[in-house]
Amino acid sequence: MNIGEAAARSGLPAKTIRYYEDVALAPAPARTASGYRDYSDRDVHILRFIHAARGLGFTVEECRELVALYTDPGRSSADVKAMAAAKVQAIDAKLAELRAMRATLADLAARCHGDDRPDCPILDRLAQG
Amino acid sequence: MNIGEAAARSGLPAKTIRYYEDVALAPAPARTASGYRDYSDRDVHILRFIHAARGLGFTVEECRELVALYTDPGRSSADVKAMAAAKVQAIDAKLAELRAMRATLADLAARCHGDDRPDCPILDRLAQG
DNA sequence: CTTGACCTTCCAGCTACTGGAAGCCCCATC
DNA sequence: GATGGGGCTTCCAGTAGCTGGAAGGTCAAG
Repeated sequence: MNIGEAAARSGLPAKTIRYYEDVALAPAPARTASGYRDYSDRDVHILRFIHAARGLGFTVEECRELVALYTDPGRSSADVKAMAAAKVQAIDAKLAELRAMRATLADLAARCHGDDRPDCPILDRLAQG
Repeated sequence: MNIGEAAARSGLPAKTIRYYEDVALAPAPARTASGYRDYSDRDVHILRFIHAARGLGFTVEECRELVALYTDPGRSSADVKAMAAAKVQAIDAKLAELRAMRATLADLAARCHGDDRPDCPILDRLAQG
C-alpha cells in the first residue's frame, strides 16, 4: 500500500511518516518501480506502535528504544518498565509545574476586575517579578 | 549596568536577554561608547516582568502583548484578564492530556512484571495502537 | 488525452532558546 | 607597558518534532 493508506491506517500524517523514516525511527518501506513507498502490514504495525508511544509522551529518541525493544525477542520487560516509570516521573514533574502556574493565574484572574480601567493585579504581580 | 548584571537582576540568562532583544520582546538598551549594552533600571524592570510572564506559561508572543498592555496607561484590565483566562484554559487542556498519559502509563507499568522475561503488557498495548 | 489526486524530493520555517567561535574591551597586576 | 582573565560583541548552527510549500513525476478515471 502506498503512504496515504499507511497514514490512514496508522493515524500518522504522511508527512510525519516520511519524517520518521528520515530520522530512522520508522522502517524504510519497499519502493515500487516508479519510486512510490510501498508499505507492508508489518510496516504499518510499527507505525501504529510509534504513534501510540508518541501519544503516551515518549520522545522520538525514546520511541527508537521502544521499537528496538519491541522487535527484540530477547528483551527484558524490566527495561520497558523502567522507561515507563521514568516517563511517569517526568510527567509528574510537568504536572506539578502546570498546576502551580494554573493556581497562580487563576488566583490573579479572580482578583482582576476585568473592566475598562487600567488597574490590574495580574500586571502588578508580573511587575514585581 | 551591563548585561551580566541585568541578567543577575532579572533572573534571565544574558543569552536570553539578547535573544529577546533580537525578537523585539525586550527593550534595546542604550550602548556605551565601546558598544556594550547599558541597561537602565527601567529596562531591568521590563526584563523581570517578561521573566515572570514566561514563568506563568505565556509564550513570547503573548509576552509581547502583555508588555504592550503593561506600558499602556490607557489599557483595560479586561484585556489582561482575558489573556489570563485563556491561558488557564490552555493549561487545563494540557493538564488533562498529561493526566490521561500518566494514568495509562502508570497502569501499564503496574501490570508489567519488570523482570528479565520479554513478556510486557506495555509493549503489547503499544502494539495494538 | 487530459484532469486531478496522489506521490516524490528538497528547502524553509516554526518555538524558544542554547552553545560555540572569533574577536573586542576592561581592569588588575607585575 | 605588557599580560592575563574575565566579560562583552556578533554571527552561525543546532536542538525537537514536525509542517508547509514548491517543482515535478505517476496513476486511474473518463
